[in-house]
Amino acid sequence: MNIYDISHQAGVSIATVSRVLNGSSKVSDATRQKVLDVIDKNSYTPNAFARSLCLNTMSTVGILCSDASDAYQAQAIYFLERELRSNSYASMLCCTGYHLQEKKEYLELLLSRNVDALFFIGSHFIEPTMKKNTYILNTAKKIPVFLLNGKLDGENIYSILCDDENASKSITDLLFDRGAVSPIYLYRTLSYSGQRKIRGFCRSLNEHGIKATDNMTFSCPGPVEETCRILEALRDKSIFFDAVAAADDELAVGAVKYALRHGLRIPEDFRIAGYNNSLLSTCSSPEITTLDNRVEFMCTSAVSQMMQVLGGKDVPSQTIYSGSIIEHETTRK
Amino acid sequence: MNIYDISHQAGVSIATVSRVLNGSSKVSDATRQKVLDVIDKNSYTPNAFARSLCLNTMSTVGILCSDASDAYQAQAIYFLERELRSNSYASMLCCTGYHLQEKKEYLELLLSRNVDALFFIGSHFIEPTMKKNTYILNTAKKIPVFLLNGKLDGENIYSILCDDENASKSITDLLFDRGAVSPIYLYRTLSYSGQRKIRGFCRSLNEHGIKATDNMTFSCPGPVEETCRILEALRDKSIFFDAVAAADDELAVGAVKYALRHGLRIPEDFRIAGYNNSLLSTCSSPEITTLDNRVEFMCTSAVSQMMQVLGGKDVPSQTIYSGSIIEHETTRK
DNA sequence: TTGTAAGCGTTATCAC
DNA sequence: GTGATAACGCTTACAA
Repeated sequence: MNIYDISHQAGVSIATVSRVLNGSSKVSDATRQKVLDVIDKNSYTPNAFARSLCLNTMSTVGILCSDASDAYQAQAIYFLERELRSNSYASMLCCTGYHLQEKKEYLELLLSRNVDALFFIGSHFIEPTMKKNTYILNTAKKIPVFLLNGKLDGENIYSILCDDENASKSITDLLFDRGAVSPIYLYRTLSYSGQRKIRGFCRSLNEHGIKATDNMTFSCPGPVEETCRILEALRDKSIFFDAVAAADDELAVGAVKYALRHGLRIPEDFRIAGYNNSLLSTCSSPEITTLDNRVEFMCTSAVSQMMQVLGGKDVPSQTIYSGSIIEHETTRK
Repeated sequence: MNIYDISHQAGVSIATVSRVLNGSSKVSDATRQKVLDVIDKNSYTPNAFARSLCLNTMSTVGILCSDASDAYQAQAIYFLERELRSNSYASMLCCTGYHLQEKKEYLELLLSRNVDALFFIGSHFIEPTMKKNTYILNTAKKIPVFLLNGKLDGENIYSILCDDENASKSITDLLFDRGAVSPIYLYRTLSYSGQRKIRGFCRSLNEHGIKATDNMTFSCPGPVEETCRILEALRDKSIFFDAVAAADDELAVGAVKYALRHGLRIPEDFRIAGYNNSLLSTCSSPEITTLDNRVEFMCTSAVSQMMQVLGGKDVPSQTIYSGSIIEHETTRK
C-alpha cells in the first residue's frame, strides 16, 4: 500500500494525497475528506524511508552513554528522551562502554543512520589528549554535538555542565562546618568532571589551612564492598580521616558501610557527602548528604539548545550552571 | 557527496561503487581498492535513507519502557541495546510513562520510523482488559513484538519472562525458614508480574498454614519514606508482622528503615526480602536478601529470538525461566 | 568483472 | 485547487 494506491482509490493524483498527508491548506475540504477516508480505510502509513529521503531527515537524534544502567546516566537518558520526544524527535540510544574503539564504532553506527544531532552523556567521552578527541571534532563537522556534563572546544560543539568544581568545594566546606578536621576524597575515574570535583575538594582544603597531598584522594573503581575495604586499608595504615567526600552516591554508600562497621557515630565522629542526588542517597541509613547537579535542567537546556541550533540560531558554546547541596543525616544531627 | 560523485572520481559505475560498499565479492581487487581510496579521501558515508528505501529496513528496533531511570528497566535497556548492537541493530528508545494514551502515541512514533521489531520492557504495558491491549495486537500485525517480563497471547507476540510466582513463593518460604511467623507483602502496582508475585506469596502462606487475607498485602506506590510510614501505620494499628517480602528492592529498603527506626533486630526479630537483585540490595545496611530475575539472560534471549523470527524461523510464543535467591544479611545471621 | 537502467515511495516545482 | 513530473541516492536484475 503506497501513495499511488491511495491516489487511485481516491481518484486524485499523488500530489494531492501528499498535500493531505502533510496538512497543506491548498486542498479543498471535499477532496481532503475523500482522501482521508481512503487512507483510513486502508490504515495506510506513509513510508518513512521515502519520506526521509526527500526531506533528508528522519527527525532522529543519537544519545551516547557509556552505561545506561548507571543511575546518573539513566536519569539523563530519561529526561533527554522525554524532552526530545516533546519536540517530535526520536532517540537512538547507544551504550558504548568505556573503550575508545567501541565509542568510535557506535558513532559510526549513528552517523550511518543519518541522525540530526548527537548527545554525549558524561565526560567519559572526552579523552585526555586532543588527538584522541578528533573523532568528536570530525563528527561535529557533520552534525551538532552536545556534551552533557563534559567540555570540549570546537566548531559545532556545545557543552552544558554543572559547575562541579565549586559544588565540590561547597560540599567539602560543609564537611568542615560539621566538624571535620581531616576529610578525604573518593573518586571513581579521573574524567573531566572527576578532575574538577577533586580540584574543588583541594581548594576547600587549602582554605581550611590544609595542604592537599596525594594521600587524601583515593580511587575506588570497584563495587561498594571494595570501597569499604579501601577505607579499612587506610585505617589499618593509620591514615586518619574523619570525613569522606565522594564523587558519587555509591562511593558514599561505601563510606557509610565503613563507618557502621567500625562503630563510628555519624555525623559526630564521621561525616559523609555524596554526589548526584540519586536514589541511593535516600535509600541509605543514615541518609546521605548529596549534591544535586540538576540532571533534568541540564537535559532540558541541551534539547532547547539543539532546537535553536537546528533552527539556524546562534547559541553559546558553553553553559555552566550551579548545583545545590541537599543535606541529609550524614552531616546533620 | 553521493554515489555518483564517487563513481566519477573512481572512474567506475555507481553499480560498482555499490558493490564495494556492500562487500560484494564480484569486484576485482584493483577496482575495489581504487573505489575505497576515493571513498576514504572524501570520507563518504552512503545516505541511510536512500539505502533503507531500497532495502525496506534500517536495521533498527524500538525499545519501549515506562521509565528509563528505574533501576530494573535501566538494566534491561542496557543489556538489550548491547545485544542488539552486536547483531547490527540500532535501538530507538521510548520512555512512555504510565498512561495508555502516551504509550499509544509512542508506538505511533516508532511505527512511523519503520522499525523492524519492538521490545516492551515490563508488564506495565499489558492492560487488564483485552480491549485496551488491541493497540499491541494491532502492532504485531506489522512487526514482531517481544514482551520482556510481560505476557500477552497473540499472533507475532513473544513473551519472555521470569517465573515470578514460584520465585516469590520460594523467597517467602525462606522468610518462614528464617523464623518468620507473620510475613506481609509490599507491592508497588498490580501489573501482570505484580499479581503473579502476590500469588506466590499467598501460596507460601497457605503452605505454612496461614489463610491469606486482605491485610497481608499492601500497596506502597510512593518513595522510600512513604513505604516506611505505611509500615509504621500498620504497627500503630497493632497489625503484627515480623517479616516483609517486597516486590522490589526499593520497597525492601523502606522495610529496612522501618526496622532500624524501631530498634528491631535483623534478622532475629525482623526479616526482609527484596526483588530484582539491584544495586540497592547491596547498598543497604544490612544488605538485603533479594531475587535475581536474570535481566541479562532475559534480554539476550529476547534478542536471540528476534533474530530467529526475523530470519523466518519459528520460535515459542512463551519462554519462562526460573529466578534465583541471593541471600544477604536481612535473612542470614 | 563491470555497466545500464529500472525501481523504491515520497516531496516539491512547475504548469494549468 | 489540482496534476504531471523531476528529483532524492541507493540496490539490483539484466546485459555486455
